Amino acid sequence: MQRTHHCAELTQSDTGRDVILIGWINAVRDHGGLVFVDLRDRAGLTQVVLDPQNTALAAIIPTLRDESVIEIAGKVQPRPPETINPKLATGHIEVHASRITVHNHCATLPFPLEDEKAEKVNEDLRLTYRYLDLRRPTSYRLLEMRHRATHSVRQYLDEQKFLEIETPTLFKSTPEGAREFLVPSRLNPGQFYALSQSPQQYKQMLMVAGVERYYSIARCFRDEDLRADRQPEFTQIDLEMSFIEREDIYALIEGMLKRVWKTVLGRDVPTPFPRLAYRDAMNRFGVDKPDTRFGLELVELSDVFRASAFKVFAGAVQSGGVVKAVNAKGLADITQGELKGLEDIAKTLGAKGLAFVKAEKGEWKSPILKFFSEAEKAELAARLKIEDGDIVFFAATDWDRACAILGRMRLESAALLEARGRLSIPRDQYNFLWVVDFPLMSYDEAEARFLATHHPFTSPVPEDIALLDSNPRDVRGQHYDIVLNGVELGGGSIRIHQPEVQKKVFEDVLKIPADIVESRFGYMLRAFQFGAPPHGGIALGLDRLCAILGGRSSIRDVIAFPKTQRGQDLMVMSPGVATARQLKEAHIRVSEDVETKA
RNA sequence: GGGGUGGUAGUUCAGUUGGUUAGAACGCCUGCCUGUCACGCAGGAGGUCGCGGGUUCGAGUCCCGUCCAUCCCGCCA
Repeated sequence: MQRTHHCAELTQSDTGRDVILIGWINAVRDHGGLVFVDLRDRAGLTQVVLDPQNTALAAIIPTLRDESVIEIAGKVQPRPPETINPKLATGHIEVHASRITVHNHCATLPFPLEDEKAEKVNEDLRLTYRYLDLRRPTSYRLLEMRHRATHSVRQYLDEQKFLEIETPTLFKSTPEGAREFLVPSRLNPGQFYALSQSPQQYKQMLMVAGVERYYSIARCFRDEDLRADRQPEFTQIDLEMSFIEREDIYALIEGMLKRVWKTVLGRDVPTPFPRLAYRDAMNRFGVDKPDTRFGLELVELSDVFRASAFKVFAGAVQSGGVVKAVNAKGLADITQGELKGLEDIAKTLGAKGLAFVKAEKGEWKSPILKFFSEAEKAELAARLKIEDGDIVFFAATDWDRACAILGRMRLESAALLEARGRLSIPRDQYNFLWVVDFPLMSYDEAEARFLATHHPFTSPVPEDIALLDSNPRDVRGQHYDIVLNGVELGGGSIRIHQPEVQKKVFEDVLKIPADIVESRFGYMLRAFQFGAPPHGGIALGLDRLCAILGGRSSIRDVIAFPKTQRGQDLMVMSPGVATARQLKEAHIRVSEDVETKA
């Protein structure tokens, strides 16, 4: 069984050639005295012509069904001019078959494989038959695109003298991190590995080991609740370098993304990428991963309302909060239902309500308008550039919450404006952005202590180290996030490499008890005493990267075998119940209130 | 853990104020058809209305519970 060509390869220059093609039946068109079969393989389609008069074919033709696997032998012929199909790459030729072999009949399909129809089918059904969903050429293109992206990353990092090194997947629990998957140790009864949520600590040890430049296309595991852009296992482009500063990472990653975009999409990405301080990102866009393809920026109004007669606004400012607003330009015709929807979202983010002012037919309308002085109105009009047809949303609360609420209102408003055709967010525009100067720590009210904003290995900005004791809140970390069109592609930092600084962060700032520090991170503090080089790195979410490259809103579309929101693989039906023997060997007892289904 | 949306034929959906035998398109099966390429034409089969309970003379439709999927909040160092 040897094919001579792929289905997409044949052209008029192959006229007269005897060929053998193998593939799936994309469609059968039976005209009685003449039968057409569109044969498909991973490369493309070719039309095959079958003559029912041919005794070698007559018995097989009635058995041909969509998606059966067949092999045909035949001769390439140019199509009669009036039957050329310009929509098909191979539309100038067809293969007149002299022999057909059916290698495998296809059962009736559980769902249609044509793109327009398949994309609307319930995803759980498609995941149950994932091999069929992946058989669609569009799915194949996405897998291929991911391969191209990964391959170009490997080439680029190899050119930059990085070593690809594998680190353990079976790691141990780390405090302060994401919830982990535990793996029982049969050889160590009662003890557990944790699946690695990131190669972070191992890669830092590689720097201590003198590798200088490490990377890995690393599978990572986090047992948190899932989203369209989160899977329990996902892939990161993870790298670490010694003897560098932040600028070195920026340049390296800009070069890498430039390469990927050129290789995969044929697009030139301008570098360097813009940089935005965390505080500015929050103030202007309300998020630390702003989509800068459109405006609708947030506006600061605290000074305007500090002494306002409107107690809600004045009170927020006087108690240390802020008043901010966003002008959803041209959205004054928002419906009651849409407005209610926005208010509900605002409430989930901690707003008590959603104050607004809209400008229609030359006058302002708002339930709170009566509280504003003329001076305040004039200042509003000027700062928010309010014109007829606009609606302005307000938030008056603490800074983080106000940013979060209005950041979300900005995105929701943009979606509503896009639906009305008044705003166009170009899908093929790629606004890369570095977000920098994150606070090293943030105070956790629930736990009444500071937690690392990113992770406890992030080095403080040198001039802020003195503030570690006096004012941890104001210490900036040498952390950077790479953001693309409102998606956090990845993040990294310059790490702490001095043992005394790392110990101080663990014990004095994060208040992790000394014995816990010793048991969890003792090896690390020890390693840093043996000539640890200054180092830093970054990790990029490969799944998110590929989703954006492929124009997909869910990373499930670029993962061959993704899991559902409950973490199940519907095709193989995992996870499953363990046998009594397996549990015994693993020294595990399942509590009796858990109902297990075999 | 919480909120939103959805679940009716193999698939995508419609199903009015609760009312006769639950429909359409595509797919599937049978037959016809020599230039189609989403071929066409004729006929046919196919339903636990997610599941359980309740209200009612009567439930796909109303109520309660539950399961599943998905989007979001919490969470994601």
